[in-house]
Amino acid sequence: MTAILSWPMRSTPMTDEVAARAPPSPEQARQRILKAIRAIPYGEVAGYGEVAVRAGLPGRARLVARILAGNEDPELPWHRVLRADGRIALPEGSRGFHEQSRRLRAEGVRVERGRVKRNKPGGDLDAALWGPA
DNA sequence: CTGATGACGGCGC
DNA sequence: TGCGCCGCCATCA
Repeated sequence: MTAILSWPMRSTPMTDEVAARAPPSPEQARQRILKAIRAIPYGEVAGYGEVAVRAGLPGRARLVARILAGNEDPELPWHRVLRADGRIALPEGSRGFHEQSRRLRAEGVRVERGRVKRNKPGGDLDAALWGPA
């Protein structure tokens, strides 16, 4: 029998390699970001870009913001996420702005005029930006 | 497809 | 520090 030799798609052994470097699906990216945020220790903070990197999504700071904007989970420590300069990203005076300030202060973080201050001036940035890499 | 928008970031002054 | 400008990414009108 003349079998059809031209196999449709040979399952190349590099199939999983491809999948490995393929960009994460939106849902995957979302989960990774949430995980990264949940990994921020109590009383410490991290920048949006910082979180993105830790989630394996360098350059996606705005995606992190997007996720947070639609977050519903009250357990998520979203308040520990700040802009790179240490300032609260939410518009000053807004509900979220005050909420975030309140939550941070409740964890012993010093917040002044929407900006997080290091607990130990002079010393290495305590919580300015949470631990490297 | 083009332009606007936004819980961003880096740089320069 | 404060500001403005521009780059980036994902959505949406």
